[in-house]
Amino acid sequence: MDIDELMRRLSELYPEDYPDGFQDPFFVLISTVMSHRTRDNVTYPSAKKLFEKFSTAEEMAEADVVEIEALIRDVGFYRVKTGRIKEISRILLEKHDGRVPDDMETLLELPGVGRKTANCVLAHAFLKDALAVDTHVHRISNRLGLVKTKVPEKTENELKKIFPQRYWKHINLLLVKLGQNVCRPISPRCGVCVLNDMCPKILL
DNA sequence: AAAACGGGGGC
DNA sequence: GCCCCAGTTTT
Repeated sequence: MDIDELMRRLSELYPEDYPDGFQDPFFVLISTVMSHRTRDNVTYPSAKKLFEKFSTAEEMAEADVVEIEALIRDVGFYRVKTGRIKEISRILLEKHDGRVPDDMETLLELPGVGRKTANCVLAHAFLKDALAVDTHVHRISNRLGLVKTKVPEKTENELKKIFPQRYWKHINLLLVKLGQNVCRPISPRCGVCVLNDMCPKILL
């Protein structure tokens, strides 16, 4: 498998860098928590709407729960997520001077933040060499024959052996886009996939 | 290891 | 109308 060629094709297909707002670690953190089990095209507009009203941990901690719930009602689990957003904001203010932590261990202490979310924050907000494995990354890696495990943490380590370190932070966003539009969970559109000729199409 | 949380979008 | 989906926490 020619990894450089694979990344070249995906970068050419999805050339845009991080979405607007991703220069703010707090936006990356909250929008990623909102994204759990929810499609990107629903999550992102909802997160932007939320941040038009409340854009800092302090404003979010002060905000009325009902008002936040109303703003993010489009995403799934919105009541649970509102509680997490409030609690995360409170903890950031109380323990971290209102800032988003930039290390895995501290991020994992926040409610609603697991390894995938923490890696997204490290990669997208702090531009660290983190590799976030979600269902898209996992599924596509399996179809490409790059990994053969169901354990996300194993997938992360396997991919880190295969991909040069400079690519790690870009893998999640690129494969999520491919996973939504082309390499879908059910009935993937292999005919229009830029990776078609290098894909063994395992476990379609 | 499996259930629970939940509303939008594709078909 | 039915079924699936950018995970994490709890049982």
